[in-house]
Amino acid sequence: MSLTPRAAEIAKVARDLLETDGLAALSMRNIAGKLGIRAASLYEHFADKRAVENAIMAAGMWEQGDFIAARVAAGKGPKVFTIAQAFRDFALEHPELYRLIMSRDLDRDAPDVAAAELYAGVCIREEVGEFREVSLALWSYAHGMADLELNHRYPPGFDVDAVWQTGLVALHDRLLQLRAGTATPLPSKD
Amino acid sequence: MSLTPRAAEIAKVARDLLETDGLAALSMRNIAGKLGIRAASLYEHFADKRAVENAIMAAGMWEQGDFIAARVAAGKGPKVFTIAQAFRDFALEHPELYRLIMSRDLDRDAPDVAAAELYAGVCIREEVGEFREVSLALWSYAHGMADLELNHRYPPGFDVDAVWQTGLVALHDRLLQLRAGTATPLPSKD
DNA sequence: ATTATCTATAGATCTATAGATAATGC
DNA sequence: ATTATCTATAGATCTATAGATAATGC
Repeated sequence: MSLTPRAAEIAKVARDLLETDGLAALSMRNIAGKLGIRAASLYEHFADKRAVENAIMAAGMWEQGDFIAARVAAGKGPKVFTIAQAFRDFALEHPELYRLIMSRDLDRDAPDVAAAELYAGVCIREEVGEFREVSLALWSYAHGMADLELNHRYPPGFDVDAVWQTGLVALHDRLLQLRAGTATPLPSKD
Repeated sequence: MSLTPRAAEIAKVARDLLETDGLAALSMRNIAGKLGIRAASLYEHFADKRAVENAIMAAGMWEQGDFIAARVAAGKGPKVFTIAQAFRDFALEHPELYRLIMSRDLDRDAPDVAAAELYAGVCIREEVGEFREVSLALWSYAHGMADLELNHRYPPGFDVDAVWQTGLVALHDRLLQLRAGTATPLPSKD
């Protein structure tokens, strides 16, 4: 954070621009245009374009975390499913924002980005922290599904939800097995 | 394909440029520069930049399919693991190419792109065609892992392979259950 | 006649800096 | 004195087209 109010306002407008017109439209000129000022004026508030992107990313990750946490607080059913479903819904509701925060390297030298990553990670993975590999596998799976869906990579007319459920159940079963201590080892033959 | 030899040569140089210098460097000017000609000359061979990208994508998907098929032909152990491992290895060996072919919308109006997508899909998913949701869930999982890994999103120093194995085993177990007809239903409580 | 290239150029777009100016807040 | 803006501009970069020219293949 540590953004001035004006900088936060600029970041919000920039984020709207991203969501409306896509990443390619996210230029200093377009951001300034939406604010009714000149692009040069933005440099009073941000060192460079990457700083604006970092502000959007950090805010986006906090929002993602909050979104998931709210669903968990309200949710019924297995927490793992609630988190995964919320993660996917967030991606589908904010496709451009999701891509910005998930499909690039993070600038971890920016403290607000590093903090937001940490927060979102806790919201997404708190439940299965006991078996961290399962937690990260679930995260990976949810991201893969969301990303392929956003890029329209599933066969047209295909029941994507059936795939989604299949993977979730598989990973959830594994979690239950690990908790119960009855996990099967890696088989060596099919 | 239906590319002239010269067009294929250009596409190859463009693909090298992509892999070496990244997507941002993939401009008509840079492609021409590597060939020792002017950017304008490229338009004799390709209608526009998207056509060059399509050529790279189509060739990349064929190569991905061949890579996986070769591993399957040589492989021991469960075919599902062999395919998944080959998929991930291809991504890690060709990060920029992988992103180009996986992290964008496909131009399915281009016949060579549509054909390459079909071929790669068969190579990646032939084994579990009987349970297509499992097949697509595995693909989604492998893509999610590869994408997050390429974007350095896992905790530093973390054992990514342990995560990888966990998800694979979970999905493989599910496949075995479905084959045996002993699959557990979706649980309603954790 | 066709092919592959060239030069020249249109018509854009970008990020970022320098220095001026007006308004605000002590 | 500081803040937020402005104008003007540097210094790039891009895709794509028009029309000329040289070389190749019948």
